[in-house]
Amino acid sequence: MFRTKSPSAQPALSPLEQQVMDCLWRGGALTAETCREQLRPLRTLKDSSIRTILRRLEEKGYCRHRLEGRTFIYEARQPRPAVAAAAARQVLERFCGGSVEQLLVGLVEHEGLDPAELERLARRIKQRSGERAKPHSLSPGGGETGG
Amino acid sequence: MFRTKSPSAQPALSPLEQQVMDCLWRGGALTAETCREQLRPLRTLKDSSIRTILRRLEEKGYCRHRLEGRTFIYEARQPRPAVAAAAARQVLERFCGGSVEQLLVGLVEHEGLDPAELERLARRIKQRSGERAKPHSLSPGGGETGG
DNA sequence: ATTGTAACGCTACAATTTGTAACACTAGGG
DNA sequence: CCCTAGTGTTACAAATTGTAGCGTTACAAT
Repeated sequence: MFRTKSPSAQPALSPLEQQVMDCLWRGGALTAETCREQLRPLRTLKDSSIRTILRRLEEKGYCRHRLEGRTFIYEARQPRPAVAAAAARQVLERFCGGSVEQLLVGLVEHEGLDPAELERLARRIKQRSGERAKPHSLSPGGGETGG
Repeated sequence: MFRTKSPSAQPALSPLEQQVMDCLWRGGALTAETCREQLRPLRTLKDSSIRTILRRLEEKGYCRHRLEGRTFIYEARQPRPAVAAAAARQVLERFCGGSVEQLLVGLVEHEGLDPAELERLARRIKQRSGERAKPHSLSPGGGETGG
C-alpha cells in the first residue's frame, strides 16, 4: 500500500521481487534455477530474468549469495519477521509519529482487531520474553537467533 | 518499504503523494492552491502539478473534493490512523500470514519494542474499548464511524 | 584440444509509474 | 469583451519494474 524511502530502510520490493523473496524465505537457500522452478506455478521467467531479479534483490540488500562449486546459492539476508517488523516500523514512523499505541488503536478501530485478543497476545509475549531474559541463571552473551 | 497491491487496498502512495496527503491530514480541507503553499518549504510545484497529484489521489481513493463556489476543496477520505491501520494490515497479510502475534513478536525482537510497554498499551486499549462498549446504556451498535 | 553444457554477468528495452508542466476552457468582474 | 482565478486535459521525461538476449567461463566428455 505504500512505498517508503527513509534512509534506514531498504528500497521497496516490487511485486515480483516479493514473490522471489517468498521463495527464498520458504526455501532457505536456493539456486537461481530452483528459485525459478518454484516460481513457475505463478509465473514463468527465463533464467536470465530470475537472475536479474536476484541481483537487484541483492543490490537492495534483501538477499545475498555464496558460491558453492560454481553455483550461486542465494538466501535471504533477514528472516521474514525482521522484514515485517521493519515494514511495520515504517508505517509507524510515517503515519503514527512513531507511536505504537496509535498504530494499535488504529488496528483495533479500523481493522477490527479485538482488544481482548490484543491484550492476551501482549501478555503472552511479555511472559515469553521474561522467560528468555532470565531462565534461571546464565545464558551467556549471545543467545543467537537471527543470523 | 513495500509496495502492495491486494484487492482491498488502494494503490500505493508515491512519495510526493504522501506529502500531499500529509497536507490534507494536517490542514483538514484545503484548496489546491493552499496545498501547494503548504508544500512549498519542501518542494515547489506549479499549480497544475499539484492539481494533477490531487486528482490522482482522488482516483486512488485517498481524497475527495467538494465544490465551494467554483473552487475545489479537497480533503482526505480517511483519517490518517485508518490509513495507517490499513497499511499495517497489509504488512500483516503479506509477511505474517495475518497473524498479529507474529507481527508483534517481530516488533519486539527486531525493532526493540519493549514487551512490558506493549502489554501496558494493550491493557489500556482494552480498558478504553471496554468503557466505550458499555458506558451504561446508549448506542449499542451502530454509531457511524467512517465518514 | 575441441565441444557441449550449465551457470553467470552485462546490457537492453518495453511497460508502468511518478514528477512536472504547458495549455486550453469556463465563470465572474469591470 | 477582456482579465483573472480556478479547472481539466494532455504530454512528456525520469525512474522503476518486468523480461530477455547474448557473450563468457569453467568443467566434463569426446
